[in-house]
Amino acid sequence: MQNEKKHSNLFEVIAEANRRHIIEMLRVRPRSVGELVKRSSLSQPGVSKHLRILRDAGLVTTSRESQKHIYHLRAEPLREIDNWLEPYRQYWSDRLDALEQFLDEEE
Amino acid sequence: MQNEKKHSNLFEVIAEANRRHIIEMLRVRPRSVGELVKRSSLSQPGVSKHLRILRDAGLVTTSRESQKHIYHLRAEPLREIDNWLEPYRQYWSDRLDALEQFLDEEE
DNA sequence: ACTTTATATAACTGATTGGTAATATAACTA
DNA sequence: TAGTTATATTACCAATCAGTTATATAAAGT
Repeated sequence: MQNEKKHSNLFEVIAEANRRHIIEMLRVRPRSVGELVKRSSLSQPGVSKHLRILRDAGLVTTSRESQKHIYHLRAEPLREIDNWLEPYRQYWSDRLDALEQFLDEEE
Repeated sequence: MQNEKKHSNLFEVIAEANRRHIIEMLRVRPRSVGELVKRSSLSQPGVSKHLRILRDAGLVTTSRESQKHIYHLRAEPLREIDNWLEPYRQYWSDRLDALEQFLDEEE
């Protein structure tokens, strides 16, 4: 397969708008591919392709229901993004007073 | 110029590893282009290209110091990413007890 | 067995990306 | 003003991406 080790980092995976949309749809509830296709502007193979990438990234898991493949969200890997944001949060958290911010900048 | 309205969304901007690296370097302190080049594996034009994208995204601002262009981090736009993550945080915040989680969801 | 339904993969394509070398611009310096 | 230093832009290129159509696979229904 030509698509073996692509999209190495999670940031790239969630950079694509249609993939974020899929993630959002799966946040509501698990859904079949058909459902996702109906609610997106993509063709069925287009959706399947994104699902493959999400699956490789560990962001979704699948189960079967007769012929249907049900995709479930697995949000845990998003923690990596959240962790990366950690040091920047102070810049927009207005709850932080000036002294705290000053001390953080001294690090 | 061929690069006018590219990288429309912030997720794409931070998807690139070298750009994240630049952001991290600027978190420590403002730096000149030369400094950033020294600390990266890219050529000077390579760094300048990424800086242009970061500037267009509002993630950096510039000041001058004679010939040097000093780049400053402006983290505020990252808030968009943080906001997007909001609904998913509950999935990995096992350290939070039920009450805290409830309160966070009420915000 | 044949057909339908549901999904995945393959093959292809045009656009975009990130990189570089070469060049332009701009500000100091002698 | 000629040379040096610092940065930005241009022109180009190979690789990757996201999308499509066509095809394969697989389960269910008739």
